[in-house]
Amino acid sequence: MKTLVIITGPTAIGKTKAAIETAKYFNTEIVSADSRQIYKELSVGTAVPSPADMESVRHHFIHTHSIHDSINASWYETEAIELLESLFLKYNTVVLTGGSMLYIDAVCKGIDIVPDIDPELRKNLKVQLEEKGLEHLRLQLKKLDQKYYQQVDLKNPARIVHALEVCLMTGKPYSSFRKAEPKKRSFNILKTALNCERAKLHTRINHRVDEMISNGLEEEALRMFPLRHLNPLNTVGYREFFEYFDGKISKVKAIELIKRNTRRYARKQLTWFRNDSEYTWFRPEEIKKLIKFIEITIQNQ
RNA sequence: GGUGCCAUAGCUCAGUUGGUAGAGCAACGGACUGAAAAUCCGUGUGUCCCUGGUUCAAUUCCAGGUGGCACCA
Repeated sequence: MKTLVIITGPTAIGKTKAAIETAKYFNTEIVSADSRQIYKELSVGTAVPSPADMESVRHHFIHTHSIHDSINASWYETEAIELLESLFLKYNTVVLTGGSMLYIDAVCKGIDIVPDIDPELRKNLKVQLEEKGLEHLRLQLKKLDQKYYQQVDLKNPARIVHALEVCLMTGKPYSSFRKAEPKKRSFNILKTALNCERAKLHTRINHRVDEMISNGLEEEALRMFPLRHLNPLNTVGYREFFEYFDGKISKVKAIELIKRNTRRYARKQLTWFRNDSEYTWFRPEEIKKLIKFIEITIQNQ
């Protein structure tokens, strides 16, 4: 039986190392579920696996696309499933690692299909949001999709805008596309995650950010500065430097904010993963125990 | 050694004419279906330094202690 082993956890916990050792043990390859490491233009700020790491085990979806490509969770689902189908022709076990919660869910459960959104429409709604306010969009949504209107977070512009996009694009309510039925996969899924005490995690995060700074994050961010409007650059580590380049904050402040925002990101990840009872948790130094657990679980399937 | 000032949340500080307290930052919890490292919602977490005194009641007033800072020797 084919098994997809998921190794996730908060940022900076040590997923890369655990995934590489696991993949080596099972003599297989790694599929990345990281919404930022996929971009070839980003390296320092996303802490991509090192060249040595990349050489020791074959990785997928690392530096394979450009920040100019339009990539999202649904696209990732399609691509990842296609890749996994082909990998499972060669391997019984494949490792999926990364911290992008929605991307992992896209592979495990799938995302309901909605039509592609015309970029002009998206832009238009963005302008409406800025000029006429959220309430204006909310009223439109109320008319077009009563059902979703009642369940959506009415204070969240991203949700309102997306629902409206779909309604206007298709002429059908957004809720009619939301099946929320997990898709069947042709492989088993084994979910594992790493975590440690919060104070330790914060120390790891702070160290990692300091490392990024000495590895040239500022220079990388400066190269990206002209492209700041692209969604992939709305990312911790870059946007704080953009503020610094704008003269809005000091460099010291920018670095402080990168640390804080990374901590908050880690917390958000933990909230998401904790909520999924299918995860079995390990400490970052328990890689051997993790591998043993995977081996035994696969045997018993 | 002497004198003065200070001691309240993780940090910086406010406050209580005596009725056990609140801001900013940090932190913490939650939502999440095509932007997800995105977007949004929520929450004070406290031996008010210690001991004794006055008082119905002390974080607040008084005394002593401890620690910190400043100045004088």
